[in-house]
Amino acid sequence: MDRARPDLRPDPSLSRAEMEDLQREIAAAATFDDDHALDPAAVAVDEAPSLADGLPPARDGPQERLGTGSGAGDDHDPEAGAGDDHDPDAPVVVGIDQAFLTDRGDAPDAAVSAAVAFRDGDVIEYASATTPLSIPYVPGLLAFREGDPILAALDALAADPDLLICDGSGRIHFREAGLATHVGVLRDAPSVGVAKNLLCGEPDEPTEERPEGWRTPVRADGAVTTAEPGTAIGHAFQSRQYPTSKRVNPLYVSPGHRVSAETAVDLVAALCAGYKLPEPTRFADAHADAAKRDAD
DNA sequence: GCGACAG
DNA sequence: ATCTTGTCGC
Repeated sequence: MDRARPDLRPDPSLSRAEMEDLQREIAAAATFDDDHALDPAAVAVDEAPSLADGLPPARDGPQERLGTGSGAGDDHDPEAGAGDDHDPDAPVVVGIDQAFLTDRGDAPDAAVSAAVAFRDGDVIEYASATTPLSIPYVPGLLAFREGDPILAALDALAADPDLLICDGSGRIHFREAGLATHVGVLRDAPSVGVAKNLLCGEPDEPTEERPEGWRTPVRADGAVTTAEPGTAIGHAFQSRQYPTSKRVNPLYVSPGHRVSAETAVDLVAALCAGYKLPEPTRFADAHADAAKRDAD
C-alpha cells in the first residue's frame, strides 16, 4: 500500500500560518509507535567505516544507475564491481545532511543535500543534490527550508530506505512536526531525528557530564502546543564521552515517523560506532561537505 | 513586553 | 549552518 503523502510537501511559498497549519496536519498523520518492527540489532554498525577511503571521488560523472527516476543530482556507488556486501537482506538505513552554498554573487544560496545508504554496517550508495533556497532559517519551520532539498537527494538515491536518519528534530518540536517527522510522513518511511541542540521540551535529568551510553527522556513543556506537558517526546543521549576531558554534549533523539521514542534512541545507539554522530549521519555530513567543495 | 528557539 | 589554525588530550 502506498501511504506516502506528497500532498503535504513543505512548500516554502506558504505563509507562516499555513506552514504551521500544515505541521499540525503532519503531526496528525504521523505515528510515534513501532508499527514497523525495526530491530536495532539488524541495523547496527559495529565498526566505523573509514571516512577517508569511504568517500566517493571528488567529481561525479554521469551515472549509469538504474532504478531511480533520474534526477537532478549526482550519485556514486562505492561498491560497484567489488562484491563484498554482507547481508543483502538487511534493512537499508539512510543518513541525510546538508551543507550550504552562500554569498555566491548573483547565484542564490543553495543547499547541498547528501544521502548515504548503509546496509549491514557498510555504505552501499551515495547521492547528493543541489537545490536553491528560497526562505531563511526560522526555528520551528526548518522543514520548509530544507525539506525539498532533502527530498531531491532521496530522489537521487536508487536504494529504498527502510529507515531515515535526519539531522534535526522529529517529535521534539513545537507542533510535534519537526524535519524528521515531515520527511518521514511524506515518504511514509520510518524516520528518526538526531539534533545536536534541544529545540524545546525538558530533559528529565540534567545532561551535564554524563557517561557514554547515558540517556534520559525529554518531555513536552509549555512550548509544545500539541502535547500534554510531561509527554515523553524524545531523549537526550550521550553517544560519546572522553575518559578525562569532559566536554561532549549529548544528542537529542526523537521519533520522526513510525518509531517510538524508545526505539528511536535504541536505533541511534546501534548506529553509533565510536563517534558522537551515528555513522549514517557522519557520512552524510562528510559527503555534503565534499559535494559542496566540488561545486563550481 | 521578554525570553527561547533544530539547521 | 558558516567564517577558520592551532591546539589540548587520548
